Amino acid sequence: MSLHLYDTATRSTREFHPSRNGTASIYVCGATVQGVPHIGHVRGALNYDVLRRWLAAGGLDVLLVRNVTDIDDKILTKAAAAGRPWWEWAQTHERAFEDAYEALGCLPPSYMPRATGHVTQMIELMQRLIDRGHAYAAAGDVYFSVASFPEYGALSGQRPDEVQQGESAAEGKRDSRDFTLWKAAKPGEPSWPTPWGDGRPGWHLECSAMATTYLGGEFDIHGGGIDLIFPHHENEQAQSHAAGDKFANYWLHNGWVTMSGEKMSKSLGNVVAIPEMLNSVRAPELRYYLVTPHYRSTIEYSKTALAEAVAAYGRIETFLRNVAGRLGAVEPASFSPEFIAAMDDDLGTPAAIAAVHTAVREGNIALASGQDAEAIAAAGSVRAMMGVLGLDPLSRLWSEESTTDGAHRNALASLVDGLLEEREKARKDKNFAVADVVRDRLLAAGITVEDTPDGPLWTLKDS
RNA sequence: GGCGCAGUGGCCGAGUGGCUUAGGCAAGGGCCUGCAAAGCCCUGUACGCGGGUUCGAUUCCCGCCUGCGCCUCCA
Repeated sequence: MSLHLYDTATRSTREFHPSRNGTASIYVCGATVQGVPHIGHVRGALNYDVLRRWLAAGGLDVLLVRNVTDIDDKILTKAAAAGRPWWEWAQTHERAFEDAYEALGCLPPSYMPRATGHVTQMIELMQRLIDRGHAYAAAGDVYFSVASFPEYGALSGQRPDEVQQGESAAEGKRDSRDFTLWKAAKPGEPSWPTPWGDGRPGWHLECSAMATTYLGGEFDIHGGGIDLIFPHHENEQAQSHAAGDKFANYWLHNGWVTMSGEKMSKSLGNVVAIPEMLNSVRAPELRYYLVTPHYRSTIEYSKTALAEAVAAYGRIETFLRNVAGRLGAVEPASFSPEFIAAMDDDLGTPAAIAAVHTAVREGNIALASGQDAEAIAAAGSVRAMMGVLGLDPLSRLWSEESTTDGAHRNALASLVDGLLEEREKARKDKNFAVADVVRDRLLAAGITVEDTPDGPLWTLKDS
């Protein structure tokens, strides 16, 4: 079986064929950088990070573009309310998003274009649309003419005539269904010159312009949150198709993180921001929680569910540490057939993680029965599979060596090893009271000791 | 009004027309251990409600109830 993906445009699962051999091109709608990232924002980024890792594991050279919307109404109003320049407001929050993505182990995109840097390309695109009769300028605004494009509604399944009208009527707008490509300048707001007057980009236009600038008129996958299907992605596709571009071949949409049954949003006050979350859970544990359910299903955030994810991740981590501690370094090896089948089936991470747990159990059995080669093989497989999910506990990203200073660690190791030698002597002499005092002391210092057939194994709890 | 998603065992969360009915967490029992820890084994029999199709439905169809999302900015 090869990779199949659920495509929103056709409402079906389709086999993935890249448009260019050996390459996969992905455009993901990134954040409008107007506030602090919460776990919902990060879930989307994580889903596409897993997608790109799986494509790369399949031997494809992945080109991933994730944009930054750094100009829009909310950025302007929030910055004004805070008494800060809009560009500083945008940049500050762009950094907050990048920090959150990085903290959770998202590989950096190939490129992160900003809307404000692509006005030239937007003007070009608008000109093409006007030339083809699909757009018109009116009083400094530029509109897309929905009536000129019968395909409109194909992506989302919406019927244009039945859609409730959100955008207010404006001077010169020919049809209430038409949407804004470009907004005329208002006093005090930033603007850029165009043949139709000064103004600033509309949200939909910028993504079409940036996607095709970096990925070409045809590319493989366009992703984003489920809320973007309409109108954002419908409008993007309309603009680009009307302009003559093939645009995206597959449309992927990730589900929500809800809280108290409702979508997480600032106005509802049910937001869990990433920086605060990472005070109580380690990053890979949070990542496990967000990446393990299927990307299209809703995650109802709860502390108990998060705690279960922490325990499940811990089981895998403990297994790998036990193997590494007793049998030596383990390198990532091959995927199990179940894992491959699961991932190929529309990124079935739930079944994929079940395959990981199966390998963990088999590895634990091998470890307990002294079948070292089998244990190492299982551990290598677990590392490889967890790596695809961005969760390999022994990777540089998540291993404790990366977070604990080397010299300190060496000093600690020599002290602990000394104490454990004493303890082993006491145990041989059946002096268990002394042995237990040593173990209790270490535990009080955050060090857990386990006795194994290969001698004691200790771990420092690093959170 | 239009378009769409969901309701699974104590909890999270997959999935399927029947067969071995995922996986994890929690619980109980057992094994292992000096005691632990970690681990292994066993136990639990679920699919919102009402109809229909079928030899057989949690899975397909119809209706209903409940919750949620999009149609204005939104991951």
